[in-house]
Amino acid sequence: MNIGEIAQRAGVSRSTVSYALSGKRPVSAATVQRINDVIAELGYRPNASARALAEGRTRTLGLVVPPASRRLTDVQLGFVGSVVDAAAAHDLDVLLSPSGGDHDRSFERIVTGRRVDGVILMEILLEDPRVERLSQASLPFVTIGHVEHPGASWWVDVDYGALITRCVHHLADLGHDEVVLINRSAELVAAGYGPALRSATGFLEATAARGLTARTVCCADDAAAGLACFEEIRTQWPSVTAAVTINEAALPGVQRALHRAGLEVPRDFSLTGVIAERLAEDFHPPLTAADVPAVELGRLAVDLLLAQIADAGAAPRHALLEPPISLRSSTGARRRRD
Amino acid sequence: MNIGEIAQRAGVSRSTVSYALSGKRPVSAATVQRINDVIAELGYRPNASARALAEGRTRTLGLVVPPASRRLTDVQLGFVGSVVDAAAAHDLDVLLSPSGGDHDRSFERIVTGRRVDGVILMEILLEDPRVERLSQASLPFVTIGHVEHPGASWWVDVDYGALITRCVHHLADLGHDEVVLINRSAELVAAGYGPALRSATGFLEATAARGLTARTVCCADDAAAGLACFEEIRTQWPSVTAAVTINEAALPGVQRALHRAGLEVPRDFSLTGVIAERLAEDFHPPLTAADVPAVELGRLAVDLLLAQIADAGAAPRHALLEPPISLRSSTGARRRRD
DNA sequence: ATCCGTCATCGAACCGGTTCGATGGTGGAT
DNA sequence: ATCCACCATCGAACCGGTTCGATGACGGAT
Repeated sequence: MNIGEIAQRAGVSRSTVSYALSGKRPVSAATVQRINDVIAELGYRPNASARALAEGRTRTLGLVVPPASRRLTDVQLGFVGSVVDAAAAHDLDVLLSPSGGDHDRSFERIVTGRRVDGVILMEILLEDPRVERLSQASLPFVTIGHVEHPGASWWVDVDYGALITRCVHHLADLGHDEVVLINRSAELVAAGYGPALRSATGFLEATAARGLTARTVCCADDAAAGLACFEEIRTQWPSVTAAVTINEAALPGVQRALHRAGLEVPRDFSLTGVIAERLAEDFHPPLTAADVPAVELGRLAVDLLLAQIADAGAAPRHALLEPPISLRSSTGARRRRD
Repeated sequence: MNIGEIAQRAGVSRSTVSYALSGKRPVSAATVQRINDVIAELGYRPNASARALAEGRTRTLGLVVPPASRRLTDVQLGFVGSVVDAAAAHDLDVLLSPSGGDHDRSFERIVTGRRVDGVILMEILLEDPRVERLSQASLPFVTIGHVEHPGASWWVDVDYGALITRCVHHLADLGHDEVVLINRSAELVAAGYGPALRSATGFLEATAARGLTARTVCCADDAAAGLACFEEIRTQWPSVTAAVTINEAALPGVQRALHRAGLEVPRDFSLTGVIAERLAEDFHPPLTAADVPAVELGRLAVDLLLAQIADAGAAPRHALLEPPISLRSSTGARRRRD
């Protein structure tokens, strides 16, 4: 069931079938009709590998994701979903590549095998060897997140520093004067994970600017760690009255710790941060937070990647999103202690 | 940088390079050495499309996932991750295809374009046109979940009916005599989603067998619905003392409703079901539940798919897993009402 | 009647690998 | 010295598309 068979049954040459399908040269209406009839009858679809070989492009995008062992956060899941949807809207397929851990063969296959027309990279570190690798392979790519010195690379990101700053100002306006940042895990910070580091920097600068006492902790990405972490905070710094967090996975544990300590949100304690919208709304009470626009970011990444593929020589572009804080009900004025 | 250039620089023919790389015919050690040197120097990697065209296989598996608009549950996320990891372990890539909604072009591309060597299908309905479509395309495939009459198809699944039955017996043993099943959404049930229907059937049979009063409700997949749903249960059937659920997304809402009603788990109310392990452990208190072995299921699906690809004529195989209930602390003896 | 332009179609080359049958060189057995 | 087997390598065909230059038929202008 290849193009030759279609050509034979329609009584034309292979090239005519090709032109009839692509429309790149005129073909008489009668011939097109005949070819389409044969194709419909035989259920023919061109072989994607052969087409990719001949055209020099695969109509496929690569998406490099963290390995499954480190499980995806809600925000990351949002990226994946929106990238896949945005690609599908352009009739492109998405090839998944887990990178990190012991899966570097997969990344290498993607990069050097000409399997994809471009790559979207997520979970970027400040110094990320994969960015370097893709640059030298001269394969178009866009990162969700950005390295410290992006140079000529294309990226989209959320401005974690600005968002955390905004959260801090919000708390300062409410009268809080000792606040804590519950960051992602110490391993991620040590590895140079951008959002964690930029959040920390933004937090320290903003608290200093407003004259607040700043506390920061790292917390592993699970509920048990969140609980332990919050109890540690209560022990070490009992006068902290508000927390800012970017750690979604720890939230259920934090919530349990608040409950166990008899603290009611927002009456006794305020909680905010940068969180996937769904989680913010599932929280009790719903979290006042900067919602990460994961869907928009994924779509943007695909758009930029396609622009880059279409014009390899174009000047690098990027987008730094800074969504507003959604006021819900997890923050309130600081209660004076008696 | 194609195989011809390597051959030229190494002073051998293209076929010799190919044999040196694949090892399918002996090549002298000296020649292999020379070829490898050139390859290392130029950083050559064979073109995946050309290889796929020549070999007739793509070294890629297709994974058909629900569209992003319907967001993935934790269990589904576990499937995706484990399929990708298992495939990577075999040096295979995974092509993602969102199906359902308006993305059927993507599914058709996967099926007819010879882009993949086989397909893994998740979120199967009892009557699923995609299974039919794949069968007639004679493309190897394995489903996670199974249609009502699997015929000659290969599948892996969790025995929801048996697991729910086990949960009911567990509650009956603890003395509960009026229990409710909190199912997935009414839309999914209406669409013929297997786990929802098999759970309902198992629940009704098991409660009948033990002489319990059975109540069932459908609940949309989010926390707000869970809350509303549980309050409805309390209103309609105030004497219900235990719930069984397969609806992960509704759990936070159920938890909030329990709290709001002043019910303590497990003292005043018992809760169990079939839930992703991580969620069961994040719950407060940790849920006694049958943990869906998502990772094992994903790995098994890949193994079966590879077996099918290797031997197209083999008899269909399947696996129906029935993991044990993990006793945690969300179920307890029914308290007699006074 | 001749020439030219246009339109539809064809044949061949090419993309970059794999694989099969053929070939030349080497060494051991007779 | 001759024959044979074997080992290493080569050349050509093939996978299934796309694309370019060439060709033939046809109609209008001269």
